[in-house]
Amino acid sequence: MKDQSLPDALSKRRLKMWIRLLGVTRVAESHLREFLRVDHATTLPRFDVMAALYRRQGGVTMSELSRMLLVSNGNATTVVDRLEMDGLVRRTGSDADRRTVFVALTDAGLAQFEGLATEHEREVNQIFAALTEAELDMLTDIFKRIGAAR
Amino acid sequence: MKDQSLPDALSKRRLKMWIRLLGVTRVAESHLREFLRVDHATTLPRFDVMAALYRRQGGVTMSELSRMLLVSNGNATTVVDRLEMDGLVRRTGSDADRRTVFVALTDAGLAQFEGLATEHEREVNQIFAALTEAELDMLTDIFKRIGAAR
DNA sequence: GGATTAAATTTCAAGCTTGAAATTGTTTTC
DNA sequence: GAAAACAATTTCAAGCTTGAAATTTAATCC
Repeated sequence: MKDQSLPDALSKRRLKMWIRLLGVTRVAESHLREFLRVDHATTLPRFDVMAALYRRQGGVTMSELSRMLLVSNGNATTVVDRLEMDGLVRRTGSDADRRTVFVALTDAGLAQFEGLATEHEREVNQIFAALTEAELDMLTDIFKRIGAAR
Repeated sequence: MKDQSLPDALSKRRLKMWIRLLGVTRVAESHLREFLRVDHATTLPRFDVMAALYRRQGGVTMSELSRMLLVSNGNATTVVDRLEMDGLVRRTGSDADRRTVFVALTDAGLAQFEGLATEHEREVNQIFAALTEAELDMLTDIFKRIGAAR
């Protein structure tokens, strides 16, 4: 009797893993969204943009920004538009290439983000408090590896 | 000399893990979105709704649906609206409670979903092909555990 | 150096998503 | 059994997101 169930079962197990992964991500995102909205009157996309600009304080181009955040160009444009209107972010044209636009945090943006970042980190820690240190590093390694395998 | 770096480092490691997790999820989602759009002229939210209705073919209420998908009620309403207009999904009022609405796949919806599901599973398998079986089950267990810890 | 190709960004339409308010219906409480 | 509390769904405004088309600028290729 041949065991035809194994290859199929593996495929189903991948699917199950993906559904769980998606679930964990959505619950965590929803928690963070709520935290940002209630405690800081802001949103996750805005936070993501500001975090990217904080990590690269010399400024990034719009293309770099959308690549960092894994969102479309059009999306980056509109979120930056709103942040710019609120004075948290500044656009500067490039001298070398007049198509290019650099984006950076303003002083106000930097100040706001620094307040946010600490608390955001605390929230993330709460969400994933149930993970052991060993699990944590194992997960990071696995995600790093399969993220790179594009 | 006290080692103050450890607790802090743990917090940063949780943050790193979360950022990686988010990255993997976004890449996978983007891959699936592209697959659904190009090969099947549909979207991820539509697929998610149909998948939920496929799993519960007796029909689910709108509230159950939004709980299953971890989306807001309003969101479920509009996605179901569009699927209903396309004849893939049917709404039926409850006799027992006239506030309640049951949603279910139509025959056309069922047929379309069955075609989709196999290929969707194949895509998911491709995306996560780099995971060993051991990793797969470990991840599923961890996600199950921390997902439950709400 | 003029035409084509490519690149960076924005604009646009359509759909997604949220949270709050409104609507409709049920249950509880006095 | 009326009033109040609660529940299921939809509606709504605002913001998010995508992918495609348009715009502007730069690089390449005769």
